[in-house]
Amino acid sequence: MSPAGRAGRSRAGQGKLTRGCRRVLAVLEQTRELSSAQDIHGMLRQAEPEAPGLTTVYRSLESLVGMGLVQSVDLGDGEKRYEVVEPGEHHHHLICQGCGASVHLDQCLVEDLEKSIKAKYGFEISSHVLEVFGRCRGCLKSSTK
Amino acid sequence: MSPAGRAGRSRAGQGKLTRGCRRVLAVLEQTRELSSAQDIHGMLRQAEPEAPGLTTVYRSLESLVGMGLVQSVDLGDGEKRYEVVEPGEHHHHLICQGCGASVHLDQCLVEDLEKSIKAKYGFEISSHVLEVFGRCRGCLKSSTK
DNA sequence: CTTATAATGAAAACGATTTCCATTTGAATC
DNA sequence: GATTCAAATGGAAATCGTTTTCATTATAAG
Repeated sequence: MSPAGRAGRSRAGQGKLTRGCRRVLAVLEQTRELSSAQDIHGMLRQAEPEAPGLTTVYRSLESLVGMGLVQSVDLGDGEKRYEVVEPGEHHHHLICQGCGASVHLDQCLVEDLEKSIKAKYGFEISSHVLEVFGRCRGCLKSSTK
Repeated sequence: MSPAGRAGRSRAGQGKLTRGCRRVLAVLEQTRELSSAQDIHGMLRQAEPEAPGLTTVYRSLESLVGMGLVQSVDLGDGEKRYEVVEPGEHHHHLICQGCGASVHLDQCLVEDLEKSIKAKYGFEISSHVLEVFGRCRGCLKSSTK
């Protein structure tokens, strides 16, 4: 029911993490890539058959997102991805349709506009989704070659 | 597999529309609101039991999006919405989490940046997704009151 | 009219995510 | 250490929007 999840200034990480949360966070910190819940579960189980179940992974991700330690990214293919972020921060991506690589945008286009949107539309922003698709430098080169 | 769908400059509408496409388009043009495939199907069937089936609605939407007559909008709740657009155009929304209303943004923040992103990251944009969530003027008032 | 092709429909299949519910874990207390 | 209760966990079943499958009709040529 919650529309989406991406925005700044949350109450960042504190409180103790459950076992599941710690395991999930560990995977995301190592990987440093956009990973789906099932990816994460797979990696955990591969390393150890007794690792947290899929349900726990989903629940852990939900908590971590709520705590602002992880952000979820919707690439529009029906499978959400997750990645660690600076507590309470967020960022957007340039996603290459050639190789799948994703580059972080170093600034948020939307935050800059919060005030002007409030002034113009009377609309108060609480979150937003922004992802950009295209071709990265490398893939542009190889297709020209 | 296709990441998402939102971007400008497509080859706009030509070619003849199938029966299904015409019916779907008619609904969207009357409604002028974000509607899901199932919404559209429901409205069609309500008006006429012999109306196109759900499968055809999905296929028609796919075609219409491809032709640039309709854009799909992902609100992150697992159900895509659709709306008519100026052929080949697109736009983004401010979506109120209070009343569900959506306001069109009158300009695309991302297009303006295509050149600078190309210059800075070497990344060539082909499409993007941008939706903003929050509270509209009306809902802000009533919650203060 | 005959024929090849695209469009359509209903039902089954899919697949990520949720929900159920019984079991285990952990911390607080006795 | 034993007891207790709530939170965490796991596996299987259920959800649900969307896709596939496949057999049936329009549609357009020839």
